[in-house]
Amino acid sequence: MLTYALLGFLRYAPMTGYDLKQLMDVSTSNFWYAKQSQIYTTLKKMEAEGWVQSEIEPQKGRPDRRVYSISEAGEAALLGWLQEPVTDLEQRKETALLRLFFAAPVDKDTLLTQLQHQRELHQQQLDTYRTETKLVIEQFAGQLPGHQTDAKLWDATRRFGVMFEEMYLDWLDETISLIEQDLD
Amino acid sequence: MLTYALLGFLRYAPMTGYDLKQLMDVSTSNFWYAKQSQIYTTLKKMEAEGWVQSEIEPQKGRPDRRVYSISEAGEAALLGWLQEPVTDLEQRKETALLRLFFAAPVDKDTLLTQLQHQRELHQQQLDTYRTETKLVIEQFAGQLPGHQTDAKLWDATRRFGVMFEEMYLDWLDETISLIEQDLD
DNA sequence: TATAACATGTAACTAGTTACATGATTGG
DNA sequence: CCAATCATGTAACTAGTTACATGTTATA
Repeated sequence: MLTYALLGFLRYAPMTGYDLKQLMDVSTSNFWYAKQSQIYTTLKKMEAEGWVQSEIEPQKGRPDRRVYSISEAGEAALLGWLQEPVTDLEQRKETALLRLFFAAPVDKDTLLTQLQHQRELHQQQLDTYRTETKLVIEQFAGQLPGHQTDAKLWDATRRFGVMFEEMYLDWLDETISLIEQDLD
Repeated sequence: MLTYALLGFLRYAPMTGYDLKQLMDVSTSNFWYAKQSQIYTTLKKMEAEGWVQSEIEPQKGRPDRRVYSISEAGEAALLGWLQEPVTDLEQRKETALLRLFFAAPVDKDTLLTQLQHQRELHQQQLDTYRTETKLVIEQFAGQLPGHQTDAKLWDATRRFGVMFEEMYLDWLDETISLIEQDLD
């Protein structure tokens, strides 16, 4: 799946594994991320498949840059994936919920402290979406004119982040009250 | 991490890998799930660690049941994990958002059909949380008296499901309008 | 009479993480 | 002078998935 994320970015412009990591970190990391090492190994596999080509740009004092670009086969693969019909919902894992599910033996105060701390983290994340992420998208849209459609879709994913964090805060407030009042 | 989920369930009662799979499927599957094969291999590792013990219950005409029970070390490990402080947010992957992020080259109608279908799936999931999941929790609470606290926490995780799906539907509606109106 | 439920497990594989190794340049 | 940034990669490992193998009993 990382494959498609990388193809998506390479469709904008040729770049290195290092660049791809930087870009993912500031754009998709809230719904798709990868470690640097996985990016390198995945690019290698993609080249073997014929979905990308790489060219080496010599540098002095630094490792040579290996610049990847998308091939026609790669572009076709990406387009095919983007058009696949949706069949079922994503199965997700949410450690915080798993912990809460089994939290009966934990004492009330410890549990409330945990939830309160989660609240802070989610509040921070919400602020990030509203300010930094917003700015990043505006900057990209400015730098890449002719990508107005992209910019709108990028912002839709940001909006998901905002709405998700707002919902999470509401749920935490509800859950904190529940535990304060009803749990002994 | 599956380890802790299994310990959590075994704290209620000794049971087999098969039972654990059934239970997960009707209770935690929306925020934690596993394949049958992973459950078996994980239980084996847990026994080697000394966190559970197993006993074989002979059966005729069927494979013998291997019934696992939690050990004191296992209980301590679970309690320790439940009390760990929260340090950072979960990194999550949401394929639907990744696809939307790169969806600019997809034609408007295909995209709208995809989003509309997602809407149906999320609406179904919301209904499930409101009816079936609610019932399942009430039944468990009835069968295991003395687990009132657990039942309240289980319901809190169900509430998360409800609120998440409501948020998702709102976001889809917003995104569908955006694409209908603004995208060419 | 077919299929779902009961019940176990292993083998092979893919995806993802952690750790290691290297080394110059730039900014505070 | 120290940390961060630039820039590449491999090796070892853990987690998770898919596929295989077996066979009875209850239900529709």
